Amino acid sequence: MAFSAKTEYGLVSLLELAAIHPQGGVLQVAEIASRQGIPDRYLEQMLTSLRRGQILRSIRGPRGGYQLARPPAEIRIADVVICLEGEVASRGTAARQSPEFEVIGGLEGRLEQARQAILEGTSLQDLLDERDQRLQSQVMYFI
Amino acid sequence: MAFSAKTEYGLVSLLELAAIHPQGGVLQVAEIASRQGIPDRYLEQMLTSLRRGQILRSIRGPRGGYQLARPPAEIRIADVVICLEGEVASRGTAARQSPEFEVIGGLEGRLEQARQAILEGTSLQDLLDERDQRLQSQVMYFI
DNA sequence: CGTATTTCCGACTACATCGCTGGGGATGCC
DNA sequence: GGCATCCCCAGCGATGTAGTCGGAAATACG
Repeated sequence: MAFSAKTEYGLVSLLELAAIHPQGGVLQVAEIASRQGIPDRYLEQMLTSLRRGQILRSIRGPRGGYQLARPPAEIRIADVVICLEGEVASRGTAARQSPEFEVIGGLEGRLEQARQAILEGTSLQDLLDERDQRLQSQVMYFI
Repeated sequence: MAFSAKTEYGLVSLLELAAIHPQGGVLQVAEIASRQGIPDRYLEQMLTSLRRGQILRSIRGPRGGYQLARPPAEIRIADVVICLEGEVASRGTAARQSPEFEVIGGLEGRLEQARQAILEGTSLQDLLDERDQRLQSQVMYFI
């Protein structure tokens, strides 16, 4: 798959939080985990990463949980992915020094750029809209 | 990096072979490996994959080696990558059944599609041209 | 104040994959 | 026959991924 489990789990959690954001909504790890069928002790780590990356805020203690640090429209998926995909450290691994390797490196650059363009052009709000639309047509189908 | 070492090694080998294709050129594993600084016993496996994928032909015995199975313009990079990236089997790993996971799956689909579009729109000839251009400007720089 | 609830932090394990090495066989030119 | 070359597959160490766990810190609530 294109995303690691870490990234997928983080993104669905953000979607859950975005859905209730207008109410300043807060959700707990265990809540999200059980709703989505994710191991909660694992999800914990993703949410911690997102907090460190300023994408979430956390509230400790009873009735605590997580909430978005800013409105969904201002959260770019690119930032979320960077935050979750561990460190991008040494992404540009010293390619071999031959014209052939350089050409391949160029192609890789173009691929990466295309991916980045999509991720930067998509906000959490966009995904939320997509979800709502999907939910809507599910209801239609039901009738 | 966007490509695994396998894929990179395979692609540079194809570039080497493409460069001498007009002469119906044949190169041996050891030859390519030493030119590009790749472990030869490893490269062997990639070239074997490419042969199985009908992208290369092999000639056994002394003075043997590998050659392109068809002209570089007719070799799509997408096919090469599929051939080298192991089996694409179970690429659509059973995503969780929740609207949120489905939305993420949709995004992943768009990413994959963008990547595929580039890879399908690029032929070995395209990369060869790029290499030659790079070589050309290197000479200019030299003067 | 004490306790329960929740996040926080870091270590640990099991498993798969990746990059690479090696042994020995098949093929075919000389 | 002998040597060069491809062919097949087995194994190995390092790394990363997905997940588990123990316990410490914060804090609401009675």
